[in-house]
Amino acid sequence: MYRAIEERVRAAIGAHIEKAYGQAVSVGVERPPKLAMGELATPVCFELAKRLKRAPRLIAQEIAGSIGAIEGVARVEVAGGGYLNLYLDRASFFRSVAEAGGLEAAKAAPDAPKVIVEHTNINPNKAAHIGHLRNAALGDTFVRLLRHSGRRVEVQNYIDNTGVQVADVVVGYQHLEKKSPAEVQALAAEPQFDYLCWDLYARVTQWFEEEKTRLAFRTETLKAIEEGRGTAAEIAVVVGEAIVRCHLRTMERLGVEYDVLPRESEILHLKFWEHAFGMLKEKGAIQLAASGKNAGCWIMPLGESDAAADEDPNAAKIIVRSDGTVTYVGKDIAYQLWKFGLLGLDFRYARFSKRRDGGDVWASTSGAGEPDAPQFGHGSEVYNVIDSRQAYLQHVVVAGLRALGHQEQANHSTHFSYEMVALSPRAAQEMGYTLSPDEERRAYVEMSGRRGLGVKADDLIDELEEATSAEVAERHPQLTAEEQERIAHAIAIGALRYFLLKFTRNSLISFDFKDALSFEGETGPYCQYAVVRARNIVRKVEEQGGRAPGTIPAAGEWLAAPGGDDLWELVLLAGSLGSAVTGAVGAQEPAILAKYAFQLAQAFNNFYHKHHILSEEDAGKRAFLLLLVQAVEKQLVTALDLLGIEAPERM
RNA sequence: GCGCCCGUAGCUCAGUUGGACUAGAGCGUCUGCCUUCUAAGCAGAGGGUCGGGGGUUCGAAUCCCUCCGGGCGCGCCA
Repeated sequence: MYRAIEERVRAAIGAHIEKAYGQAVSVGVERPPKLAMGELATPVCFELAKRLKRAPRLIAQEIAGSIGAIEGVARVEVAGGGYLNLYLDRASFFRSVAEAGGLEAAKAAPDAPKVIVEHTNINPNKAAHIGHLRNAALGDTFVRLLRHSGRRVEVQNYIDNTGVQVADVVVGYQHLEKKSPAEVQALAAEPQFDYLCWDLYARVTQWFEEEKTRLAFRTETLKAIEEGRGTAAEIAVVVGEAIVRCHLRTMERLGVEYDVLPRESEILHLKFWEHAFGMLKEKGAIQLAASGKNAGCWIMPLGESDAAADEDPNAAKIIVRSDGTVTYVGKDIAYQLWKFGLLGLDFRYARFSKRRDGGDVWASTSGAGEPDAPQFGHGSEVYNVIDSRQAYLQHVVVAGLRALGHQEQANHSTHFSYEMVALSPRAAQEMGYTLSPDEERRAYVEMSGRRGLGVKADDLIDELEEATSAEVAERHPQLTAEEQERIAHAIAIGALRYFLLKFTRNSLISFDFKDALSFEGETGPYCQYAVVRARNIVRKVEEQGGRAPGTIPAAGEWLAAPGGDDLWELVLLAGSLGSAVTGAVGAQEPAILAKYAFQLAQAFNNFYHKHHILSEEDAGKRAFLLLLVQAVEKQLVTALDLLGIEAPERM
């Protein structure tokens, strides 16, 4: 398909130039703006012209005349000031797209180097909101892309079950609600426990603000939780575990799943930090500041000059406070070391829950652990899916690896960064929040768990499902309620995941209900609808006893015929899925694939209106069109599947 | 103050390892198309000083400089 030909062209032209001109150049290949200019082009002769001090067009003509045959390429032409334009062999391309089947997933060897992707990471003290959904959708889609590309991937969802956020909810239950651990346990069994905590967390924050001395409760609770003693710790365990289960349920609705849940509590109990601390001290990666404002702290110098650490706040990062306690980033360094198998310590694991495919989700445990647990960690490449606000801390973590001499692992530590999801002022007002005059003037309002300001993930999914099921019920009254529900769910998730993925990572999403609840235009349902239409055609043909033949000898003629360009463009696009996948993986940008899926759906809808297959008189052409429909359907389904979007049978 | 990101059509965004023509899409607006494979669709119209200004180049929305506007980060919080 397209990607293979692209590679072939790159190699062939590169080798030819090397041989004929003795120049090693990297051959850039691009898609010309118009089909009349071919399907592939390279401006390489411009670069060559500079080196050889000759006219680019003349060089291009020489190359076009002498390059010889390239498999899959029908002819080479010179255009413009010196472009080499390549025209593909349409018949053979069609064969590779339609007759040989669609893009298959590559298979990872069981002992292949492992890629670790960490995503979701929601503090287990409240319901998930749409910002968390963006994280999960990006991470999950990237995982799908990597796996499809033949990489062995482990998905980690880190659980900070001993942090301030959990502590605050514990304070709420103990001091505001006056609940015993048993009572909290009973509440935790409620299906919407995460919603209860969402409200409680906001109330506790308010309660602290009313009287600052109450913050002592937080400090005390946090300490108790870290040390695992008393009722506070007991309540923290109940809250943490129950909320994680809520989050897993929410994420399962979106088709997002995990392999392992490493938890902060085990990082503490197994003394990961103390071990990392020893390593950092031994290698001189951190230093004890003897004087200045950081006196008594262990600091990590950052950047080139560590002399001015006292003036420039960016020159060094405090890792251990003067009271001997470790900062968050210190624990993160230990965790990152563990991911690469560099810490020399390991977790034990227990089964936590089941995935939909029947597999187990494991969590770290302070108990004995189960003997048949797989080995987690020991990755060769790590992606941390975290929003861009954490860029500085991620930078410190990598600097820590470097300071310990792990250059290789530092180079393979990637902050998979993305901009936050905020609320448009309109969305915030629709939800009944009162904004300050300052906030009303802004383009968007940042969500805040502390303020209880945000769109809860389950609320949005519920709303989407409500909207879609009403429509499905109207369109398909003959289907059972169960079938209707399944379709409505698929469309709702299609709309949501597409919405979260269509923006490039560093575009801030200013969330608006109208956009998120749209099913028309550049949306998931638009793409799903194209698949449904393709399937309807195939189904009708089959009902009439027909089916597409495996091969179309005359395909080349139909594609070359007058009006064949439109068909050819659809074939070309369908054959370009591999390029979209490679591009999305290379740029770590799922939006590239989302865009591709939309374009393919759009091209198909266009084709759908121009060519009526069931009424096509020419049996040969009908067979050709039918095979094309099937090829497009298959590629589009693959693209959507990689985006985590299921195409329903009807809609 | 330092660092990172952003500024493209009324709105939301693609396009930015420099490339070819009238700079694209969706939404919204206006006009058409359902007795034809489901109109969650299609066709058409209108809409842009690619924030401003310099520079590099055969060629700049894309690279460099500078200015303007906006966001985020820079804690002995996580």
